[in-house]
Order: sequence, then structure tokens, then C-alpha cells
Amino acid sequence: MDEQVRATANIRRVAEAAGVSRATVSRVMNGHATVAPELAERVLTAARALDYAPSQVARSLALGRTATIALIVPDLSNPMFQDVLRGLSLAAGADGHRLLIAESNEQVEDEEVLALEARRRCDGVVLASPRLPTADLERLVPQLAPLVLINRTLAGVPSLSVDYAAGIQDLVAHLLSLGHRRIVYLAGPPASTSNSERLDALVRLSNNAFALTQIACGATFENGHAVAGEVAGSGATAVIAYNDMVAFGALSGLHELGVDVPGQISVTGFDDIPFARFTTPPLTTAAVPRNTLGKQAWHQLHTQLTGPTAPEAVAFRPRLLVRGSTGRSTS
Amino acid sequence: MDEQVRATANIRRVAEAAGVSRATVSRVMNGHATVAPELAERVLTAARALDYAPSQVARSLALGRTATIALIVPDLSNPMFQDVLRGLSLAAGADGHRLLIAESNEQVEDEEVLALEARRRCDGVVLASPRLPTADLERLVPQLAPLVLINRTLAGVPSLSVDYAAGIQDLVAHLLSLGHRRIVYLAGPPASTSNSERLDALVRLSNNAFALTQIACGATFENGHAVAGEVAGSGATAVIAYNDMVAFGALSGLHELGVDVPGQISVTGFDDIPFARFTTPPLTTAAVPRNTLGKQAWHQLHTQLTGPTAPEAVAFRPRLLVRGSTGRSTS
DNA sequence: CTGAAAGCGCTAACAC
DNA sequence: GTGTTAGCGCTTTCAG
Repeated sequence: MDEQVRATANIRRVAEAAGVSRATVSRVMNGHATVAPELAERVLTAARALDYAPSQVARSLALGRTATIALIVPDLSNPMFQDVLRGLSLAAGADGHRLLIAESNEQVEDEEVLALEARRRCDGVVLASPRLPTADLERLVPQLAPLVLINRTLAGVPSLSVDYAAGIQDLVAHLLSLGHRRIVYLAGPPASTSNSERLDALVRLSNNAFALTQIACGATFENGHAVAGEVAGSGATAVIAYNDMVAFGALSGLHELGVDVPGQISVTGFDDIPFARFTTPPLTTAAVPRNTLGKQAWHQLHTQLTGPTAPEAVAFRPRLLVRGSTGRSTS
Repeated sequence: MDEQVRATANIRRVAEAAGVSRATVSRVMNGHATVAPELAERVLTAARALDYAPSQVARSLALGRTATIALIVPDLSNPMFQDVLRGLSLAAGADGHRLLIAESNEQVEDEEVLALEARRRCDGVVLASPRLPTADLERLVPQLAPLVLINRTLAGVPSLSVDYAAGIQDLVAHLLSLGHRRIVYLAGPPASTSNSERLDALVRLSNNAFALTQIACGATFENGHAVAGEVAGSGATAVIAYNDMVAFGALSGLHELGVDVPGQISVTGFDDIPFARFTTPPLTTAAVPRNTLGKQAWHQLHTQLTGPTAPEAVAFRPRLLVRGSTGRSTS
């Protein structure tokens, strides 16, 4: 019968069917106050009959906004970005905005074009691009704005970061309170700024308060596992791992060596990944508020979208979670 | 000086600056073969000078396609969907398509409008909606097409699922080969179809080959942990957990009870979540090819976008991963 | 090979 | 209140 109807109805068809102008259809569809109830009813009926729903693309063009934002991340398999994504998605969704997501797959050289391309389809960008050179980023800012940066700062741009130093400070204070005075740090990737922030904080704090040694390690379970022997032989009574994965590996390696945690040595992680509570023993760590980062990212973007605002750079303090992997120093 | 230039250049401005028509600018920007090199050069220069990049929204409207697809999931924190997302994102991205993502946050009643809304902004949909009633889904199909279903099937719609029965079969075969004849199943949520698929497969296989018992459990670490005592007292020599998290909990509980795994009892999981290789002992499990699901989803959507195709329903067989948590039966 | 002009579907002044 | 009309920025026949 009506084979041609399947070609997704548009506003004109509805207008014709309802015997009104397109403007009226538009008004009704957008709930614009004043349309005679009788007309509104006719429009709604026609719309329903034709399975009509306004084209968001056309709408976006006419309005000059898309009600969509983009998240650009280097790696979707990183729990950090997964949670940021989730927080962002929920928060933006609650305010009626869609989320476009672009992953650079760690290809820094692609990030610029990815971000620009994404920005052209939406109203603003949340960018997590730890490795993009600052100069490039600065050049990009005007074209990406409204923009929110995750885990890095730049003058004049709103940003959300994690205060790694504060987290380390809490971890250290906790260990000191347990009597530990010889601490070994299992260092993360040397190039990573999150590693140097942690290390810097440690060095700063160690000043007389405790003896700090360092073992080059990495960011993975295997890395942590591999240095377990070295840790056991280091004479340290406590280890601060670069992150939870490394701590997890160290825990596993120490277990195999018959070293009791926390009886003989205490171990802390960093991040509070989902499995940190399930290790044996459960891992004492500094919880990075990843979800909050996402929520706040939307908040900051939202305010930029609705009006002019002063850029803010906020750093979130991780939360110390004391679990079973740390105990009183016995030496 | 040129304050008004900041209002993002459009095609007309570039055309004027280059002294050509908008059509020519369009041709150049799209690499359309034949434009005099000299003109092309002028256009490119002007575009560069004005920081011009075509509006993707306008382009989408004119072309009738957005080069964007949507993924609808109930819960982004579920590792299953995270990996599907990742596979989909990478695959679609490689073919120059963007990804819109919508999370229903488990609110089934929102999924319909979410999906429809998303569909209006893009060219196709990948839908993972395990709980949406079939009748509703059927009604939705025409409006969502091109469409690919994840983990559920529907006549006439391409879909990608996991063959849970096959995974169970492999697990059972593995256990039988190790001499196990008394197996206990730690059941997942009763309402979940993935639980009943596993259970059905077990019941079917148990016929004379082995004694099957069942313990009501759940889907979490805590659930698995809680039934460790019951498992130990069950007389079974092997346990098949609903999923890895449950197996993980059981492992932990058995450890605390001093029950040796796999010495006294073997344990298997299902899914191969990222941490399954790191448990003590590492978990034997059936790996669900989550990434492949995402990749294939793009593949199926892509073919639909490029031409008419017969819908396909493909089920992926999990891969048996034998690790340290299973061993020869000693009883 | 290039330009003029119509149109994608919707919104928003502006009139009536 | 409702319709007319002029865009939003781009693509694409169709002439020349």
C-alpha cells in the first residue's frame, strides 16, 4: 500500500498530513507554548501515524548546536578512562546530551586530527591526551573549545587532575604511623609524568623521615612480579608500588617466595582498580576518584556551554584505603 | 585586528577568499578529482589561512549520512560491554566512522527512547539490550535499522552471540579428562538467560557422564566467597562457576578454609576477565571473545550500510583456557 | 573544468 | 495563534 511512506517521514509530510504549516509542526514537536490544542492534537496524531521524529542532524544545523559532546582518550582498555567515560556518559546523558567517543589507540600523532574531527560534530570536547606535546595542544585549544582537559593542565583551560602527590603523602603517613622507616618504591614507566609526580613526592617526603630506595619496575602485574625477589632482599619493611597492578604482581611474587604480607613486609598500590579489594591480602591503596573526574568533566563543560566562565583547574585528592596489605613494622 | 574571523570560517568565506565558487571549495575539500591545480592550491591556502574545516553537521544533512554509528548498552562498567565498545570503536574508526555511545544504566524502560534518539543522529545501531522485551524490540527494528544485536537473536536481524553451551561443553570435557565425576555448578542469577544456557548445557551433558549438583550463588565475588564452605562440603571434586568473579570468590574462600586448589578441588570460571590469569592459582576458564564481538558488529553493520544483505546470526564459541586452577581428580 | 542554483530537514524572525 | 520565508553550511546536478 503505502510503500513510499517508509522513507522516514519529514516535517513537511507531517505538516501536510495535519493540514498545518511546518512551523506549527516544529512548535508542537518542541513543546513550544502556544499552539491551539486542537491543532497540536492533529499534529501529534499525524506524527504518530507517520512514525515521525525530527531529524537531529537538520535540527543541529538549524540550531547551531548538537547536544553532543566528545570524549577523546588514548586507550579505552585503561580502567581510568573507562570510569571517566562512564561518569561522563551518565552525567551528560542526564542533561540530555549525547556522547561521541574517539580512541586514538595510543597513536599520539592521530590525536590531533581525531579531536578536531570529533569537535566538528559536537559542541565541546573532553580531552585525555597525556602525551600530546604541549605546543601542539596550545595550538589546538581555540579550535577545540569548549574544552576540558583530563589529567593535565594548561593555562586558560579548565582541567581535572589527580593530586598524586597528596595520595603519596597519605600512603607515606599511613606507613610511617605503622612504624615503617625503610620504604622501597617500585617505579613506573620513566617517561610517565604520573610516575615522576609520585617519585618527586616521595623524595620530598623522605627527607629524614624514612629511608627511600627505588627499584625500576613498570606498570604491569608482570613487572611487579619480576621484582619480588629484589624487594624481599632490599631490607625495606614497606613497598609503595607505582600502581595497583604492580602491587598485585609484587604480592603474588612475594607469596611465592614465602614472604608474608603484611607480616614481614607491607605493600601499597595506587588507583584502587576494581580488583584491589580482592587480592590476598586485600590491597591498601590510594583511590583515584575516576568516576568523579568524568562527572566533573561534564559539569565544567556544561557551564562552558551555557555561558562564559573562568577556566578552573581542579585537582582531586585520592582517598586512602587501608586494607589488609599493610601492617605494623616488625623490625 | 580580525576579530570577526574567529567565528569559524565557513565554505562561503573560503570561496570568497580564494576567489572561486563554493562548489569548487567543496570539490577541493573532498579531493574530487578534477579541479585545476592552480585553483586547488588557492583554495587550500585560503582554507588554511582561515582555519577552515567543513561542518560535519551540514555535510551530514546534505549527504544524508553521518559516518557515525551508535552503541547502546545497559551498563558501561560491565567488562563485556567495555570490550565490545573497544572492538567496535577501533573497527569503525578504521573505516572512518565515529561512535556515539548511549548507556541506559540498566533502565530498560529508557532503552527504547535512547536507542531511537541515538539512531536519529547516525547511520546505524549496535544494540546490546538483554532485557528489552522481545515484542518491544520487534516493533523497534524497522526504526533502528541498520541494526546489529549483541547477545540476543531475533528473526531477520543480524546478531552476534556467545555460544555458552559450547563453552560449558569444553569446560566439562576438560574436567572429565582429568577424571572428575562429581561436579558442582555455582549458579548465576536465576533470571539471567546466560545462566540458564549454561545450566541447560550442564544438565544435558551430565547424563550418566558425571554427577551434577547445583548451588544457588550469583554473579559476584562475594557470592562465590560465601558458598566456599558449601562447596568444600559438597563432595564434588570440581566446581564450575557461573563466571570468573564467582570463581574468584570461591578460590578466595576455599583458600581461607585451607582447601587446596587444584589439589583437593578444581575450579573453573567463565568469561576470562582481565584478572583471571592473575588469581592464585590462575583460573581455568572459557574465554568469551568480547573484542571480536565488537569488531564483527562493525563488520555486519558496515556491510548493511554499503548494500543490502541477508541478516546473519553468528554465535562465537568461547575458547577454553586451561590454567592452574584445574587438576587431576584425586578421589 | 567551473559556477549557479536547488535542496537536505529543521528553526526562528517576522508578518498577518 | 499560525503561516511565510529566509537561512544553518554543505553537496550536487546541470549549464556553460
